[in-house]
Amino acid sequence: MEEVEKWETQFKKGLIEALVMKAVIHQGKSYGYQLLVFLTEQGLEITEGTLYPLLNRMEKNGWLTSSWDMPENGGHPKRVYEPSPSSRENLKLIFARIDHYVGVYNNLRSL
Amino acid sequence: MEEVEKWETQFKKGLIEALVMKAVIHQGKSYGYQLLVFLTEQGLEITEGTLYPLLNRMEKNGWLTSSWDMPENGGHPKRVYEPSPSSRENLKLIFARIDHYVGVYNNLRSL
DNA sequence: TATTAATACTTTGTTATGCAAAGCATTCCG
DNA sequence: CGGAATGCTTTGCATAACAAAGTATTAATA
Repeated sequence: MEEVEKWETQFKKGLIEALVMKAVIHQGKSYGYQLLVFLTEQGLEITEGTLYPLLNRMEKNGWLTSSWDMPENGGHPKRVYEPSPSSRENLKLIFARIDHYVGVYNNLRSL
Repeated sequence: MEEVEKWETQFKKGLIEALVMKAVIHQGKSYGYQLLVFLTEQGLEITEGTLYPLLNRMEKNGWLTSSWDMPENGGHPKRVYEPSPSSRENLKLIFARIDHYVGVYNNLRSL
């Protein structure tokens, strides 16, 4: 099963994943806590227990790459994520699918 | 945990549930196969293995009531579903939450 | 200087979903 | 007759959201 198909199978439990991916692309290099704050500001309620395991999965699945950022002048080590080369193209496909579902939703809603 | 809250927890894997609920309300008395055809026409790809267990769960959780329709002049017995008294009000709340998520999505999408 | 809040990440266990796959039974149509 | 369409059920798999608890460090504040 191909990546995007696999994603779509899980979409109904995976809206969040697309939003996180977009946030990383938007913000460039990002780390977990920063994304947590950003996404919360955007109105998405998301907890640590959801986000951190999700970021790990997304790296495992090839959506993100990560490295450790060790600040020299003090500060907490941060795990920094970046979008993988293929992720931008994949996100476009995924957004098209979400748009499809939103379209179905709007049609049904207005019946 | 209250019904709508519980729903919202599961929303990201539960968009379909709201669409099915709306379909039943829209069509009045409905049975599984009919809903399957209707929702497919509306652009929602949904399979038997998803819909039938879902309808059972929705009845168990108080969203729907069901009865068996035994056609007199031949025909297959059909399990007929109807919206429960509280379901219309609940669906309004749920649609409000979906609209919220769609809003977050649209905001992020356009960044 | 204690103490608290904020920053930053991990792991475990619970509950639940979407769906492939297989099965069973009836009716309609060529 | 035989296959397609109608109509519902059940099992098993992969996976997600999140509560809860834990671990550390740094900044603020009393």
